[in-house]
Formats: sequence, structure tokens, C-alpha cells
Amino acid sequence: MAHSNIKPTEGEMEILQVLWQKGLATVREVHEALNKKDSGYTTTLKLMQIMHEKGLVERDTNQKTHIYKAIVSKDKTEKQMVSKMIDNVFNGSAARLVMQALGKHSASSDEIDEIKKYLDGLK
Amino acid sequence: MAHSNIKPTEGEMEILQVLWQKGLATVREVHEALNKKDSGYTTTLKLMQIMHEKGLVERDTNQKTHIYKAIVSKDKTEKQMVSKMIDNVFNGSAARLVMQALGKHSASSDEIDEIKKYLDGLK
DNA sequence: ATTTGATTACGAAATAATTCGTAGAACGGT
DNA sequence: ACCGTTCTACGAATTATTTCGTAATCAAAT
Repeated sequence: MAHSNIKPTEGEMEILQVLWQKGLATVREVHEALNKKDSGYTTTLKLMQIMHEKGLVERDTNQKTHIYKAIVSKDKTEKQMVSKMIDNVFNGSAARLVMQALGKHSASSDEIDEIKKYLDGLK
Repeated sequence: MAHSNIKPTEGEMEILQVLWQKGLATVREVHEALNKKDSGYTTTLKLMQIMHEKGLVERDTNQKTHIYKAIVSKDKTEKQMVSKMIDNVFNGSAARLVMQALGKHSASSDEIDEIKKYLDGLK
């Protein structure tokens, strides 16, 4: 395994979102999709170039305007981020994360039933 | 509302974990709880001093050895982090986060039923 | 051909986060 | 009173991340 465990930064995640959604995209398209009034075009470009160096994306440079594509899988990346948060924030308990995500407060021992009850309450 | 919306950094989160668990703790205790072989005591100290400046923790300085305590609530902070991840990584869908956290793969339209089924499958 | 506009490349500044070194104060034991 | 240990304070180095400015290139239109 080479370098699959790179954690994308927050800025990189935003770009990956767009690439996952669009499949293929130019820098311009990505930059406009995330319409940041606070940062310029070359910032997005630079980030995407760095992502290329890191192996997060690939690009077709046959035309003047390069076409980018995410290499890392959306599913794997999401799993990795969730797993990191479970470790960092929830002391390893996925159930506690779920409870928070669903808006429930504390975590009891029988967490699963608690979540089920909550889900039933929705319907 | 003053400064409640400060997002703790990753290092700060680790320290908060310890403080939430212990209630009160010295720098030494925190530093040993997170037994990092890669960083020294004064690093932990410095981080906790910064957290104090930011208003994340308070401390009793009556004794030579200061005693720290988290100010920010565990629940609120967790909610804030989860909510940020839902926005950044899951395009606003809490259900998709739950699915990932529970190890399920993709997200269909009727996500809730999907999660319920999964939870039922556990028992 | 020349200009105009969009693009890439890339160095470097700006900002954020972590880490450490060192100085000085406080404490305990001798 | 002195020594060794532990602690805080704090500046500064290091590393990571984001941002921008500028030059060079290319393409299209005049």
C-alpha cells in the first residue's frame, strides 16, 4: 500500500466533493461550484495542483485546459474521515457518533435500542 | 454570545477528551493520559495555555501546579464537530453520516428505513 | 500579426498549528 | 540554606495549509 492514507485537508475535501459530484471538471468549474468570494481562482488551482502531487486526483493534460478527476474513492474517504472522528471525538464509539448525528443526547449502554427507538419515532 | 463557536483543533480535542473524562486535571496528568511518545511535556502545557486564552478551559492557579477544567461542554462540542462534518463531508445529510458510521455503503432515497433495517439486523 | 483573455506553473507571503528550548519560580528533602 | 526536581511562562522554530502575485503559454478574435 503506497499512500492511500492521506487525510485530505478541509479545502481539499471541498474540492473532492465537487469532483465526486461532477465526475470530471476543470479548475474553473470547480472554482465556480464552490463559489468562495473570499479566495481567488489561482488558490483553487494551486490546491488542485497540490492534490495532484499528493495523488488525490488525476488530470488529463492533453488540452490546454486540464481536466481533473478524483482518484480517491468517495466511500473510502468518507469512511476514513468518519473513522478518524470516531477515534478523535467519540473515543472509538461509532454508536455515540450516530447518537450525536441523530440529535440524541447521551449514550447509554444499550445504544442500539436507543437509536432504533429514535428511528421508529421518526417513521 | 461571546466566543462559543471556536472550533478546537485536533490537538485541543485530545486534551478536551481527557478533561471531560477526568473532570479536573493537571497538565502532567493530561500529558500522561495521552501518552504521546512524539511530543514533550511543554507542548501539552503550551497547548493548554492557548486553550485557556481561547476560553476552552479554565484553571485554578492557587497552587503552584495549576488545575485545569474544560469550560466548553462535551455535548455541545461534539454536536458542533459532527455538524461541521455533516456539512463538509456529507453535503448536509446526517443520514449519510450515520450510514457511514454504521458501515453501510451507499445512500438510497429512503435512508431511514435502510438504517432501521440495518439496526434490526443487529439485534 | 497583434491583442485580448483564459490558462498553467510556481515562488513566496500569510496564516494556523504544533513543537521545543530555556529561564525563572516554587517545592521538598536533606 | 542548598540542591535537585517540577512546574509555569513565553519566545521562537518548525510544519502544515491557504492565499496570492506574476510570468509564461496558448487560443481565439480582430
